[in-house]
Amino acid sequence: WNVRKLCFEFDSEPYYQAIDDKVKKFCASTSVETFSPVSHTIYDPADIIRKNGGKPPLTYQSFVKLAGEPSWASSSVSTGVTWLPTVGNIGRCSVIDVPSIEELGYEELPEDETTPFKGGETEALKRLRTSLSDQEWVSKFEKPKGDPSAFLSPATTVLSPYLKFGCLSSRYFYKCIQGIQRNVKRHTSPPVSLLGQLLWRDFFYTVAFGTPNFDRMKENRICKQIPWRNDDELLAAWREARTGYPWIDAIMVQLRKWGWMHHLARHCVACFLTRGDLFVHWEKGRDVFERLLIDSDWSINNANWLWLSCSSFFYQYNRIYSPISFGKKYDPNGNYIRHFLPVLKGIPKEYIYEPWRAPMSVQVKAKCIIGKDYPKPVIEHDVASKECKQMLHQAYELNRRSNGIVSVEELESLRRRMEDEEDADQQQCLKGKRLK
DNA sequence: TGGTCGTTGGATAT
DNA sequence: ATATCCAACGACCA
Repeated sequence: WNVRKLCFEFDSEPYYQAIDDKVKKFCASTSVETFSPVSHTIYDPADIIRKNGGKPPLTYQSFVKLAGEPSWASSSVSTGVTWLPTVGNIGRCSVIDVPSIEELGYEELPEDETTPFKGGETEALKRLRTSLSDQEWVSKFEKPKGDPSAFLSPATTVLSPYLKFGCLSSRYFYKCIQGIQRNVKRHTSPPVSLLGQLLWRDFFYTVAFGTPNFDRMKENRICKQIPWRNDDELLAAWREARTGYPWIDAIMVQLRKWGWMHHLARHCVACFLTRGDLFVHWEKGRDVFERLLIDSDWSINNANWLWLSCSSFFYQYNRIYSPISFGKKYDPNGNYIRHFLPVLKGIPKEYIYEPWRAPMSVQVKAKCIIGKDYPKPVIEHDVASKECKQMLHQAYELNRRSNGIVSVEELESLRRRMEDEEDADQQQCLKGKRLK
């Protein structure tokens, strides 16, 4: 084909950086010109890092300050949609359609409920129009006020999968929001506004790009070293939606069936798996999300797991989401739980968030026996969360003492000490029961 | 070096 | 609905 120039979008993820590097080197050796501009994000991550003296900013506010208005935001760049030129002469090759699931080697699974979100650019633009048609909704948007239990009509735009796959340009999205904000008298501001959400995306892309080993705890300079518990049983219970906490399990079922949950719902299950209750390594939860989310994005997924596990960005480990009361605030009747966990449908609202407290007569009437039809809680939240706080306290102390550089030995020794304490507590508990 | 502040906790008091 | 406490962290900035 006599290729003389190769154009591809800049990708900040380490996996693609390595591939793109090889491609660029090969092209250089064969005198093929390469053009790889930044266009997936609003800003150039390298540019922000340069402005900050070589290190990525670690707080949202400092990022926003460094970032400023995007260079193209005030220009009259069209917000129209453009198309790629049609395919020219490609000789004997042909352009084929998107392969089907069967052609990719998978079977179509007989699911009772699948994701309501369809892929593609046409769908993305339709969704964007629908979300932005309500100017008042856009200008009053405050992310933390959204309802995580809303599923018939989600509290957010659900544009994340389209942004991730490039069905929707973040810059086009930015321009559209900017247009609305100029049209109205008052509007919310970052970090809570709709525009602020796009800046969060760029913030996390920047930190992820500028931090070696961003996707793991070891050798990650911004990640607290914490002796997470190795417990595959607890991990499996969480992953398979059988923790015994309906709010947590319903969210995990939504993840499995829809590949999408509200941001705050993700917070609840991530906190529960890591620093809040189970004390399982955030990398394990990250892997599950990466596999099951339709919007899983390397930079953003890892950043949020670092955040929720109090390993980086956020350190107030005393603030733990209650697997009982948090969901109840939004959905006292438990409609969300009843939808995703139909086995609990007959449980009255008084017990829907804590079915193990329901008297046997109530369980029988609801045709749902706890321990048989739906599991008993894998841990007791009040006890587990207190232990987690204590363990985080000790781990933080170790990180402070070692100036952030914790050796494998030190971490292992703390892990042993914690396990010993746990065993001692259990002995104490058994003794108490015997005395009774 | 010390003060400020951080998108989204929970329980309790008013 | 709003304030206060709980117990307390660290990045940033003056």
